[in-house]
Amino acid sequence: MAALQFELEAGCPHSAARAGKITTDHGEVLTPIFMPVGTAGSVKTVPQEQLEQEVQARIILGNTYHLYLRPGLEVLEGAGGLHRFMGWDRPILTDSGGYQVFSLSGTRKIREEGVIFQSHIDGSRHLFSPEKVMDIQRIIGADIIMAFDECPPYPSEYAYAEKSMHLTHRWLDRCFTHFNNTEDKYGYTQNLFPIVQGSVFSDLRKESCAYVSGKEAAGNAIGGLSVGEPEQQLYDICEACCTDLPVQKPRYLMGVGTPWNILECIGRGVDMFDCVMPTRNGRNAMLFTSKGVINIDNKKWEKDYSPIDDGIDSAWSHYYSKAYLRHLVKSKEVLGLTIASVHNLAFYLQLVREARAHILQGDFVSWKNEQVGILQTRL
RNA sequence: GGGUAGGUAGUCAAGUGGCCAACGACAACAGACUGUAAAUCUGUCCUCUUCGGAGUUCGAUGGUUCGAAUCCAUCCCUGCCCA
Repeated sequence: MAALQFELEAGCPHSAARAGKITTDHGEVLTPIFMPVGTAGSVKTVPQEQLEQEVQARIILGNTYHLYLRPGLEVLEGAGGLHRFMGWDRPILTDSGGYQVFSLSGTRKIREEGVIFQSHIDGSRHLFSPEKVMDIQRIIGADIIMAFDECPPYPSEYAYAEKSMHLTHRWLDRCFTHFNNTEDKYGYTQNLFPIVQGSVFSDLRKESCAYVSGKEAAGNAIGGLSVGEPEQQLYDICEACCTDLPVQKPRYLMGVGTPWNILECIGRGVDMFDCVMPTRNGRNAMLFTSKGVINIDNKKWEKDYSPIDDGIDSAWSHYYSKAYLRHLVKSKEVLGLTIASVHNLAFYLQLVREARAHILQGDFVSWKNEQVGILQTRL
């Protein structure tokens, strides 16, 4: 059993895009990769079987905060970790709860020690410290675990962003110390990724990248983006961070994004992505297809009996028609949620596979530039 | 035939003299959603609009009144009960 390895296979002549291979004790992941979000131990509405077969997911996310509250650590530990609990033997990455510091801002207090959360389920109070979050992620047993950070909102004042970043850095030290003082629980190796913060301020981002790089972690993450800033700013900061983070380690851009965001950021050197968009927006009737974006709820699809997307290498995407999926969505049939989610995820995974193929064959940039236009089209 | 309850916008359904173009729900139509408190949320939803308003509505017709979806008369229709 060994720590995560990252092998760079190819770069790209006209961009920072690269193709690589991550090796974990639960198998290999070819990059660039998109990781479906399975917050509470489930990629919402999608069975593990479809995740493997139709979606071809290689690695998925879980969330520390949600799994800690429910089912709780006893259940997870009793199961032998999240992989066994949910029946998924490919890699898993857990987010630390840092994002919940941001999204549950109404029910938490940030202190030097950590964050006092109020459970969104029953209102009970819990302290999340860097040490506690490491312990929880040890028990959940993800292959990649994330440092506990604060994700500041957009917009943030410079002074706040700076203060927040430094807190995240101090927490990062504590995360690594505690992580290194604790052991893998289930016989395979866990890897801790630090997270760059600094809001939209380039000097803060630079400082944060340097701090994070100093940890010489198996991989590095860029956090605090796609929280409302303009797209160009996302790209610019992403580019700057990729420049300042180690070349030989995978770069993970947290929470991004739309298909075109992903292509643009692959072009800037990102290797790993995750986002709720394919699943959440799918459940809310938004489909990403090889020809553009569809709101399947719209009347225009009522009698469109053509496949959801025959350009996608997923049986479900050509087996079911737009008209049928629209009917399911309008009727609130639960199958509609699953079909939409499976399709969107299959689309995202195919997108990153194609990006990889174009990086390897050397024409990524021209392909990307064409795709970015097509994918944003509103059908 | 007699009695009785009722007929309100696509549907259900409030309103029973002015604060009513008319509560609410549903349906319909459109939008939002980026490390998931989201199978959620928002908007529109009689017609026209230069978004300030303007014009037609509450089974039909006639009437009372400064003013009616709301009161009165007649008629039409529906449910239930009795013959």
